[in-house]
Parts: sequence; C-alpha cells; structure tokens
Amino acid sequence: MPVKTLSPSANSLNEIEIEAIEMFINFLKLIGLPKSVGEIYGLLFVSSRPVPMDTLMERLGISMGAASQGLKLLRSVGAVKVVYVPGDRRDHYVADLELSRFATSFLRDEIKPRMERALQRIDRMETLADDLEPVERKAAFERIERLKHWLERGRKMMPWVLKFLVK
Amino acid sequence: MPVKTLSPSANSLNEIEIEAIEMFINFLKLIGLPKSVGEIYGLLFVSSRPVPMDTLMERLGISMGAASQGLKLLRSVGAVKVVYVPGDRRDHYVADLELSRFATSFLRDEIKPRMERALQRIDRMETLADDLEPVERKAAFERIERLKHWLERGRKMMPWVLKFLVK
DNA sequence: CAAATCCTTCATTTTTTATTGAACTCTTTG
DNA sequence: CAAAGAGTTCAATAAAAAATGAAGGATTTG
Repeated sequence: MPVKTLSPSANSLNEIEIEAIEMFINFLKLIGLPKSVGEIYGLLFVSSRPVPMDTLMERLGISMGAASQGLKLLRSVGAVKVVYVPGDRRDHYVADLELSRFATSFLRDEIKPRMERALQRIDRMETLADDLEPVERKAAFERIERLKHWLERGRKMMPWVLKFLVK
Repeated sequence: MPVKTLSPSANSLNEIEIEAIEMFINFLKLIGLPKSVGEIYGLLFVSSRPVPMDTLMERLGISMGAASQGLKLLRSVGAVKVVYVPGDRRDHYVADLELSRFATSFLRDEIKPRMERALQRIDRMETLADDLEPVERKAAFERIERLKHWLERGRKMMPWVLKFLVK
C-alpha cells in the first residue's frame, strides 16, 4: 500500500504519523504552502519530543534545502519553535499546536495586501470611469459599486474571523 | 509601461479593463484558479454587453483552449452566464456580478471535502493511538483533541461565513 | 586553530500546473 | 447536403513552483 502523497523515500513513519502528515499536507496546500512544509509540520505536530533537522530530512525523505527552508517558513509564522536540548549541538524543533497561526499569517500575508491593492485599483477605476460616456459610465459605476461593497464585506469579516480563530 | 501580469499580446484593452482584470487575476489566484480564468472573468466583469468567445481570445491574447476551458469552469461555478444574442450564432457570455459564487464554490469544492477527509483521518488516528504506550498515548490524544477542536471550529464557521457572503 | 558539524543560500533540476493548437464533433447556413 | 463556423477535448509544450544538493558561512570541538 504505497502512500502516493508522501515522498518516495518516506519510510519508517508509523501510521499515525502518516495520517497526520497527509492531513497537514492537504490543509497547508489550501493556503498555498508546498508539500514539504506540510510534511514537516505534520511530523512535528505528532512528535511528542523535539526533533532536529536531520531527523526530519531522513524520516520524511526530503533534502537539506527543503528542510531548512520549510522550517524557516514555519518559524516565521510562529508555527514551529526552536528548543534547546542539553548536550546536543543541533537545533531541535517543536510544533506550536496553536493552528490559528496559519490562518492569521495567511490573512496578513496574502489577503490583506491584495485587499489594499484592490482598493487602490478601485479608486483608479472610478477616476477613469468619470471620463466615459453617460451610458457606459453608469454601467461602470454599478460594477465598481459591487466591488467596493465586496471589499467592505471582506474587510469587516476579517477581524471577526480572527477573533473566532484565535484562542 | 508593459503590464507584466497580463498575457504579452493582451493589447487593445483600456485602462479600466486592465485594472479589473489584474484585480481578478489576483483574487482568483487566491482560490487556486489560473490566470486565464481571472482574465476572462475580469474582462467580462467590466463589459457592459455580452462577449463572444473569439472576442475574449483576441482581446486577452489567449488560446481557444484556454478560453473554452476557462468559460467552462466559470459557468460551472455560476460566475458566468450564456446569453442569446439575436442574429449571432456564437454564444455570448456575461459575468454574474454576484461574487459570492466564487466563495461558495471554493467552500464546497475545496474546503468541505478536506474537512470530511480530515475527520476520517482523526478517527483513524484515535484508533491507532489506543495501542500506544500510556505516555505516548496521552500526548497523542492531546494533539488529536486539538485537531478535533479546530475542525469543529471550521465546521461551525462555514455556515456563518456563507450567510455573510451570500446576498 | 584545524577539522568537524550544523545550517543556510541559491543555481540547477525536477515536478507540477497551465496553455496551446490541431483534430474532432456538432450545428448552422447557403 | 456540402462547406463553413462554433466550440470542445486532449496530447504536446511552455511556464511556474518546488526540491535538490553543492558551496559556503558560522559555530563548536578536540
């Protein structure tokens, strides 16, 4: 029973680990994160003790680069923490179990910038629409109103979503 | 001033059209839709009259295949409608201005299936965790509880989000 | 302080995803 | 009813995204 969604050399993983990893691959893909990041977070999530990078590489069958970059990203959104393990020179990683970190970083890094850019575009569109012939002008403004309305909705929804997700 | 985010041969578009198209490319990318789909919807969104496929191809500089498939997808989520234009054999398309269609189809096609799959995985994980040594077992169940909690949140949030978005 | 270890970076390669356009079907037209 | 037009499909190609691993920096060890 080969597990197609995991890297080929990913063996030595037990069944719980595989379930968790596949689950996180799926969810993190939803917010545009590559498979390797899902794998890393998934394995850390089910690990009850800190894991060093070389163990991640070996158990998941991913390269040094992928491991390093994946951990960097996960650290940057606060989904993973470095812990000190006495007598071991390597950095060890643990998953922060607060899953809302993914949502908040996604909102901050992906959604918010697009909304801001969209608002600029809408301003620009209104300026341009002013110069149109009356009939076209009316149609254009109707559509622009729709966009504004929608962005406003999104803007209003964001803090609510955040409050719901965090803690 | 070349417009990098649009197809190279996309000329003859006016500034409003370009703003709208780039905006939709950005937003639809967020839900995993390719650029060509964003282009098509963007152009239809600002067009005050129905547009046939060959016009889309020509004005956006996209191929027949891309236009056909993009329109198929947009029709399938209800974001675009076919309208009859007397005396013209071609199908003509108009954008449905109700942007919530994208959100609802995304929830239905992407998020819901993943949640259902995740629930199955969690069941499986609980079964497997039962066989662990007490210490590991406790840690595993703590994590599984987190997952359940989160999925439950998501599940509860979905209808609320839908209600907020639709209409 | 030289060698070893750990980690990062980034040019290259691989994989995945999107686009193209030729071949085809179905419909309309003269 | 043959020819032209509209539209779809899909194998091939191009573009984009992710993974690899060698080179190099920083730190530790003997």
